[in-house]
Amino acid sequence: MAERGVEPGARSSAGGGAGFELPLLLFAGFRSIIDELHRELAEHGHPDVRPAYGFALQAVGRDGATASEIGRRLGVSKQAAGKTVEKLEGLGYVERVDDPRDGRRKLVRLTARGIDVLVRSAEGFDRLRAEWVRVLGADRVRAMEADLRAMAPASAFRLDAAGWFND
Amino acid sequence: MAERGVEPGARSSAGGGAGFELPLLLFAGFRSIIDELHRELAEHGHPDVRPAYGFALQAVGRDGATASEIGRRLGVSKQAAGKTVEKLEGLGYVERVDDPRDGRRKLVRLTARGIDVLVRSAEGFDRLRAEWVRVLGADRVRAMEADLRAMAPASAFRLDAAGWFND
DNA sequence: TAATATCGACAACGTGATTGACGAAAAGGT
DNA sequence: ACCTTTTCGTCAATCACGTTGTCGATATTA
Repeated sequence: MAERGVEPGARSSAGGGAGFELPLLLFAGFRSIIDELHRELAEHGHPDVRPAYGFALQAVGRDGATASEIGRRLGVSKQAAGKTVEKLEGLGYVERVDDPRDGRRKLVRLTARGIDVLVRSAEGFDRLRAEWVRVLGADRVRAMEADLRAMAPASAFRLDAAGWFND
Repeated sequence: MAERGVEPGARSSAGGGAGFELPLLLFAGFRSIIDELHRELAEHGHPDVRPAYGFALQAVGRDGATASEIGRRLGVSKQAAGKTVEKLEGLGYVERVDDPRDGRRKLVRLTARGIDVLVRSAEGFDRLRAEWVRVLGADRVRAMEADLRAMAPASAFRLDAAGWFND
């Protein structure tokens, strides 16, 4: 068999679609949600948040974390995490404070602005999912989530999306 | 993007899951397919093909294309496309020939090896989709594809995935 | 013929990741 | 206590991959 460009047509029989469409559709769905969320964020005082930053802020978490820990959670080197934290700090989303109990550590903490963007993101994601429910119905959305959970191994269900494409 | 950890609970009312899970699940599904495909390709003589290269090879197509055209299809500059073509040429997946009818153009064409990787990719995608059908049932997979087609705007259904994340 | 547009290449640069090395500080074993 | 190992954050060099701008050569069009 083949696909798009190599053997156009010839497939998509009863099964539904050619195999190559499934990943494209999954990515398009992911991308449409992320794009729309960031469009909303940009309209509400957060024009500089990029997808990768959102993941990083997520990795900081409520209790704060060190750059090394953030790197581990994101699956990148501590150096790369440190640079990202610098940018986030420059944008006012996190602050770094010395850890009084460990002279080596500098704890990265979310600022009020950082919390705000995370709260707005959570609300935005919920709103976007509600839109999917409105169009498709709650059953179909639930079914999709359940099916994806069944097919996606835990190793793929992670926060280290950025930079993965060019591994 | 993101929230998770800032307002745990409080959500996920009747709908099913928290909103932030949907994009993560979509990405995880996409990623699991791409990862598995490239694992298979690596086992069958194509260890150097990376996701971005697959997209580029797809953009070359059966009839070949110029670097500029590939760039347009991929949504990147012609210079970037030219560099990618160089790598693909180094790996033996494409060849460049002068266009006798247009002294400016150099037509990029798939080599036998390039065709092979596309054919194997097509077969791999079909096999992977068949696996989803085996586990979930054909109806659910078809429903998922139809639902994603309904929710993903055409603008998101494109070949320019690489580098999008850090826009 | 002359003006405009396109192709492919080159150079310079930006960004975001990597590895390797380093000093400072903590933790652990003897 | 002391020495060793680990961890943290940072600096430096490098790589991968994209960008813009420029350029000569070639087509296309007015």
